[in-house]
Amino acid sequence: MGKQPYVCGLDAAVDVIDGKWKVLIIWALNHQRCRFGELRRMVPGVTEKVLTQQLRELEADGIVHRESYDTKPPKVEYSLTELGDELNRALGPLGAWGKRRMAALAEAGRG
Amino acid sequence: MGKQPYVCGLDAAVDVIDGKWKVLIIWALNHQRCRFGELRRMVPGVTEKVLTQQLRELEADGIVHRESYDTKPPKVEYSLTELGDELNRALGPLGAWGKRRMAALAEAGRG
DNA sequence: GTGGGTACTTACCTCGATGTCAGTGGGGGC
DNA sequence: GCCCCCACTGACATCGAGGTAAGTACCCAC
Repeated sequence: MGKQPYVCGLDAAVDVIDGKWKVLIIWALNHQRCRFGELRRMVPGVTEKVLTQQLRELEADGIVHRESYDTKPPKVEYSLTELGDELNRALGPLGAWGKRRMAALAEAGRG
Repeated sequence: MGKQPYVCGLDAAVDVIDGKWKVLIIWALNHQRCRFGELRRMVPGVTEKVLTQQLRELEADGIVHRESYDTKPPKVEYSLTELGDELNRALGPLGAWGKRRMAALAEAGRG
């Protein structure tokens, strides 16, 4: 866990979200449980190292659940925890706001 | 404005929020319009340089409004725009989630 | 036996956001 | 005269998140 103590709830929430790819990871896991490789393909641009790193942090914060099957070709599945699901729902309005902003920017771009 | 193109709305929203002090600035401006010095005192830890910087970025993104009065001791007032207010409302659920997390962490801390 | 896929780890490097500190040009208080 | 307050600006330093590239160990397909 990050800095602490937090000034307010927003501060505490942003701390969990903080990381270049975390919201995209959470977003990807919203729809389905994913294997490591799938996740990497769903979050274009992440490197394996950083993906692992951020997944570990999200796991430590109780947002994602990691389940590894001890099979011959290794298999690991990631999914959102209950807490992660709540976080995802809390991010909904923010995503909607951002969507409107994207639309506005596109509009302005076309002129 | 940041990177672009955005993968999703959440991505676009986080881009605006991105900056060590921005959510705290928005949070502070939620309740009242503020002068520069007031803002600095309300966001403990920011330096003048960075506060100025982040205010400029928020202004460029249409989140805050800057109004300077050409008086003998300079006076500048910052406030949220309509868009900024919408963003602030969109951040509400996230703040609430973070508040619950803070409570949970405090609980765990006490044992 | 060469190459690809699984899920990582490790050492090293880069670069930009942030911090530090000093300067600006007045005004007012003591 | 000296210092603080206002709202900044600019040069310089730091530091850590993230990127790069290679290695691991094992299996399967061709």
